Amino acid sequence: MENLTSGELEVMSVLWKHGSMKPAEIQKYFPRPIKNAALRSILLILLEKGHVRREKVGKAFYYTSKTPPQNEFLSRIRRLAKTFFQGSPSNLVAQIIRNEKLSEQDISELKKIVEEKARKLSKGDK
Amino acid sequence: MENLTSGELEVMSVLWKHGSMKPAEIQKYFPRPIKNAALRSILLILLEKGHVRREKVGKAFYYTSKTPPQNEFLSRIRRLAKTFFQGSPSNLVAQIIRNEKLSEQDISELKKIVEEKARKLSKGDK
DNA sequence: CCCAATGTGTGGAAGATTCCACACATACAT
DNA sequence: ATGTATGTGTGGAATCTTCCACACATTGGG
Repeated sequence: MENLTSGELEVMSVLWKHGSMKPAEIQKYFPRPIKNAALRSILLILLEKGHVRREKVGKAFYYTSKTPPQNEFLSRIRRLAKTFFQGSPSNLVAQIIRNEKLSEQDISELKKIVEEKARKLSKGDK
Repeated sequence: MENLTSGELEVMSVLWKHGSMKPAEIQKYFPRPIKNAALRSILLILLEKGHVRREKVGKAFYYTSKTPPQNEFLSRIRRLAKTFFQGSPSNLVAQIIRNEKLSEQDISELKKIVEEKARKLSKGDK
């Protein structure tokens, strides 16, 4: 189960967002124009790689993601952390906070998240 | 000035970390074994794309990054935010904090960063 | 001056990824 | 039952990315 290419990621993110669908439906939600046959090629690769399963309903196959987005997301974040911050996720986060535009609400939510993380750490770790 | 392929990013990150170098030197710091000629091919592409400049010193070209790592880093983060969090960088950050292991020191630094961001926002924005 | 070491330029091979035309299959409304 | 809509399977083509062999150029020490 290697890494997703960019086309594969596009497909997966449609499935993550909209659930099981057949190719023609995925095509509609696809982030850019793509031919049905091209899309199906990618689906077959995802099937081989084990990232999706499919099930026949009527005459069409419905494809479903087998893995949650978190895994892929975190693995990409870790790679970025390694490339840009010697592997430190907290430096990565700090850089984002400093440079991205955040609303007051964003900020107060982040405070809460950090507090909560601190609590978990001081208790049983985990 | 499109996006960096993974090989191109490997080269850029060596230049970001170690500054101007000639191919043979970059090769030494490269994250994996690579033939000199293969490396130089990538350097030429980076040159065309405008990500590096080069300057002859003696008989060798010294290559220098023209763009700071921040740009590339943030653009990748924004792409991930779009793919995984409907574009919200703060949700992206929250997810990382919840899932990655952080030390107490990491956490108190993050608190500081968030506080500072809050101050900047309440003042003149920016 | 000459040679060994170090670099460069070039052209194309190899591999990975994405794309798609076309032939055939199947559901189902008429 | 038959025609039309909709799907699938297949085999390559096209493109992108990475790799590298080889011929030639330049430097500097002996």
